Amino acid sequence: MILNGGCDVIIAASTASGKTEAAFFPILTNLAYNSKAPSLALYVSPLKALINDQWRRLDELAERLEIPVTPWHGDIGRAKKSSFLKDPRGCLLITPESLESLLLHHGSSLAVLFAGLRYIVVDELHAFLGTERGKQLQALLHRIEKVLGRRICRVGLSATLGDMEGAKQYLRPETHGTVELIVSKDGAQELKVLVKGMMDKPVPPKRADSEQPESPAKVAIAAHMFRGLRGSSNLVFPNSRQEVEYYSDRLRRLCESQGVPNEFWPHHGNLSKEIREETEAALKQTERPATAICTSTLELGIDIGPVKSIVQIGPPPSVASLRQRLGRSGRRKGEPMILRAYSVERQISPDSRFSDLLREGMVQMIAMVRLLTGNWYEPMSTEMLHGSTLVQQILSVLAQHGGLYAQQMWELLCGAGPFSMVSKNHFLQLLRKLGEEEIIFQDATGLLLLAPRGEHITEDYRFYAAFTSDEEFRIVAGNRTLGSMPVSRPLTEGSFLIFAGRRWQVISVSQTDKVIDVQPAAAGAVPGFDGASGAMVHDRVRQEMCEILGSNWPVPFLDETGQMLLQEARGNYARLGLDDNWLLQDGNETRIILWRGDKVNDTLLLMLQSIGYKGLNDGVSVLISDSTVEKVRSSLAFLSAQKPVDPVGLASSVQNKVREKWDALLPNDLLDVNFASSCLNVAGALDALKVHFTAQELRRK
DNA sequence: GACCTGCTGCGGAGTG
Repeated sequence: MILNGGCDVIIAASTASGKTEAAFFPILTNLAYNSKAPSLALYVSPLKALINDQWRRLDELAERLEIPVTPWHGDIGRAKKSSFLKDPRGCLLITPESLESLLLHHGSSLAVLFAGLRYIVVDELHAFLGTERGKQLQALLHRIEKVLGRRICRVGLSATLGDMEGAKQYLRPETHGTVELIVSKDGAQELKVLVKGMMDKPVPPKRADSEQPESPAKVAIAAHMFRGLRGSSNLVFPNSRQEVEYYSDRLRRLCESQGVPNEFWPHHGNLSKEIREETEAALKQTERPATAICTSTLELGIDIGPVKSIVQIGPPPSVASLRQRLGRSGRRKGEPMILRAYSVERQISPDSRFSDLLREGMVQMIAMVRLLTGNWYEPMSTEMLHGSTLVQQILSVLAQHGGLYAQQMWELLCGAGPFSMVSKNHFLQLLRKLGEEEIIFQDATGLLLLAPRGEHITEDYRFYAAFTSDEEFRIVAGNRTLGSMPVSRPLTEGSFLIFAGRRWQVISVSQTDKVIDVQPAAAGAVPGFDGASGAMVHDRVRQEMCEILGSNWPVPFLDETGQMLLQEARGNYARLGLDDNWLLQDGNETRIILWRGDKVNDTLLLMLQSIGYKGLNDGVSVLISDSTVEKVRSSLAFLSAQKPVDPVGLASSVQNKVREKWDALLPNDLLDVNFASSCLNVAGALDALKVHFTAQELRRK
């Protein structure tokens, strides 16, 4: 299939199971047999580290066939890049951002440069689905084919995730039905799960000073991990960089106080490359056991060798990500995958929160484990418009071609291209807006060109990435860079912090160089990092949670405390009558409990806000202030009886819709369509209301 | 109330 290069293929298999070899044996064979004409294969990866890993492996394979392999990303020197440009053949391993710059700077010679192109391999395909960066890559592949005037065989490599239809749709949008799927039959691997419930104090009263007393549950979790994980290699996922720092520091100090060598290493996106590589090396070597406390940085396919177990503290962001994390354990033949999970729950008190009464975190964890064992994963939305990336691609094709007519550009990017959701009218509005902003202009013949401001934007190296990043301070100890902190989180001279799992005091802060100098210290405080808005829970997860609470199913993978907590949550569910009631009076507020995901909850809240209510999405429930159940019920009945709300109209009532890099350049109408396409689910909200109203009527009869 | 990713061309100094 791959050998003759005739069609598009997705190869789905677990990490390090030889996906790369499965794709590259036939590709290298094809390139070797066609050695007379210069032939080329492109490999695109989301990570520089992965390109370096693959280069080491492929170069060895290809050397005997005399096929050159060229790595190309920001850390690669000029010599390798210019020798590829002189003789463009073999395998080019590249990131989407470097590919963007290649198209932008070598646009006029691209047809010559890629004349021999036969294959495009996209690694870690699932990492691109539903993101701005993924839309950018899709546009780049489309632009390459347009320049060459022929289809190139696309090969997607992915972990065995559930949503293969979404992956096919992404890889070849026009004819996704013809994409071949090769799923490895590893056989069902044994999975061992234990979820431990951990009791914490009740909700702490709000205090003027921000110093919170240490959580007894976290102290207990650290002590339990110290006993259980030492002597083997494991990955611990506590869901935030702040928690990574807390547990790394605590576990390292436990090792020191017991007089044993440290086995616990931190890993997250704000740590320097040097520190991260130290942790990766500790995991890779087999002499001494090592456990990494990490964020999703260790979720993708960087080679770290097999680990014994995965530890999850609190529910994971999604079922798909839990599956990806588990794929790191039990990689040796005959060994099971092991998940140890902790769920921190507060003691119930008179002012306990609704989510504590239902043990939301623990029940969500149980729901996600059940969905995982049922082989369900969140599907990836391919309906998002990604208007920000459309702006980037307009500027990039203008820089690549020098100038284009509006009609040509429409056909290239929208029409049957990657932004087919954008109407001609909206596209013209966008071009006008970019004209008003003096980013582009039209000459006398109607040709569109970059204006000085547009040239300035496309000449800056930050243009190549589809996503933004904050300005940051570098944190330096002596002559060693430990990592970085966002500028919006300033640290003052003399303050203490925990960073890279150790304790430091700030010696000096340089505003001009954006450097913070630190020295070792005995005290320390866990720093806050800037976070975006929280994880979006999917409809299916909330529905599973409702079923768990409303039933008496045994949950065998819970420990004793967990069983007690579950019983308590089921008791509260029954006491509140939640199998019948979906509206609850809570003081002078009303709770709406639809058992749907966050997108539906957010949409419902916006619908109520549009008719004058105030409230917030509280997770399991939507909380409406200054209202009664009767009032909210009749308003919801009104909303669902009406002609269905127009999602774009609903979006127009939202204040802050600028979320991605170039959103601020979208004209209002297009910004509304863009927001509705990625943040709203009106049909889902109306469906949820219908289900609850109908059930209620049936019960009355 | 989360996480992550990536980045050019050119001039000039230094070296063989």
